[in-house]
Amino acid sequence: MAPTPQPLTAERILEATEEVLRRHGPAKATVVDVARALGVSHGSVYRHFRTKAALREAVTKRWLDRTSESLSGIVAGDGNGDGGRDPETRLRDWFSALFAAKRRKAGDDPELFATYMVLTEENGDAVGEHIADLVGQLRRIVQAGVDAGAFAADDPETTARALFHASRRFHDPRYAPEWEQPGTEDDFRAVMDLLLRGLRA
Amino acid sequence: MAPTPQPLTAERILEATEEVLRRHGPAKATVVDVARALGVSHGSVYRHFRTKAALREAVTKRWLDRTSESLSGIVAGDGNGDGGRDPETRLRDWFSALFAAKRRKAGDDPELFATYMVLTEENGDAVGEHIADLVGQLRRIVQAGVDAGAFAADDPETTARALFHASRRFHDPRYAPEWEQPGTEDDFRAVMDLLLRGLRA
DNA sequence: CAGCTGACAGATATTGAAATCTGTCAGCTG
DNA sequence: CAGCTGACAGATTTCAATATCTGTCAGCTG
Repeated sequence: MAPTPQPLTAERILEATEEVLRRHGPAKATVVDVARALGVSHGSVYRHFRTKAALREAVTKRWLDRTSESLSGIVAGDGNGDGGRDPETRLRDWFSALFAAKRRKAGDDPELFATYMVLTEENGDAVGEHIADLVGQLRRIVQAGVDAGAFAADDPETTARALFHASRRFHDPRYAPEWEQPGTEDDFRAVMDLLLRGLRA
Repeated sequence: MAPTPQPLTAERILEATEEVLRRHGPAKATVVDVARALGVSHGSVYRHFRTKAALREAVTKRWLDRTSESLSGIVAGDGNGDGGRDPETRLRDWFSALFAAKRRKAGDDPELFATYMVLTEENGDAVGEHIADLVGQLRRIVQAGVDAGAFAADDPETTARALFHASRRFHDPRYAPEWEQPGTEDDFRAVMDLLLRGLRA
């Protein structure tokens, strides 16, 4: 709204880009739109991001990182020795939080969710990093469970990857249309039960 | 090639449609093309299929049914009392066969596979029936395992659904690009191990 | 003189007129 | 007369002209 007297930073450009994407959608959001929203010429945007693709990738990374961070709280006191909740509950909570967060985003603002689907499809690398991040969180939960004698897992990394893949139906955005169908909650619980049963020592 | 003197049947139209889809792809395959391939006017095609969408749906169903049939052999002597292989091997074989079949189709003829991906996306109902069919096959294997005392499952239907969902990464065509990446084989084995461990009595 | 502007060339997207396709049906044909 | 044809209206797609956008850079400005 105001003529933005602050210095032009990468951060401010990213915020404006998110806003433009929200307003116009991924197909019609242009670098000129972003510059106009900031009250600068589009040449200035190119001073901070080499290409439009790089700008969109940065927006994608930011968004995926926010998701990772919101989950890291559940991985919690890993290695701090306080024990906390039992490993099984922790793992179940982590997946429930992931599923709930994704489902809420898809349900609350379908258009914005669709926009981010397009962004993730064109930025496979950023998604790969995000998945590696999530699998890392899972690995730490599994490792803690093995250490506590609650889980049996020869190789926590492999097990973490297996858990991630086996639950994709409930967090991969491509299944979003199916998340609202009746029975989804039951399906989720059934998969979790089966996986946790396979994990028990 | 030849002027096809045989009577015009739904079956012959479906075969010609598959051929036209193979040649022109899903975007450019027209009803006029199908009629031309058969040496008839396009009005005759509409005598057997009410709309173009109905014709494409029938082609989709045929294709999905062929996949189901190729797996039904593995469900095999369910209930015939001969025992056969142990339930765990049977289940593993079934999933291996499903994964191998999908991966072969995607790898051997990527264009045709992409064509059928488009068809399945526009025919959600047919896909739903196909999934129900596959889950039914799984349920029978699980039930046989429970009867033999090898598997623990309160509700074989629920368990079958869970097994299906947990393995989607390895048969849902949307993941096809990832099937050729290194480590996929290991990921598949890890998921299967975890699921079978969770299933054991 | 660091940071920004705006004109520019080539690439990409939009638009509207023309071509093709879908679905119908009255009538032809064997 | 059962089954097929082909002309037709409205819907959809194609294509080429036009407009917009991306990315660069010489020069302006505070």
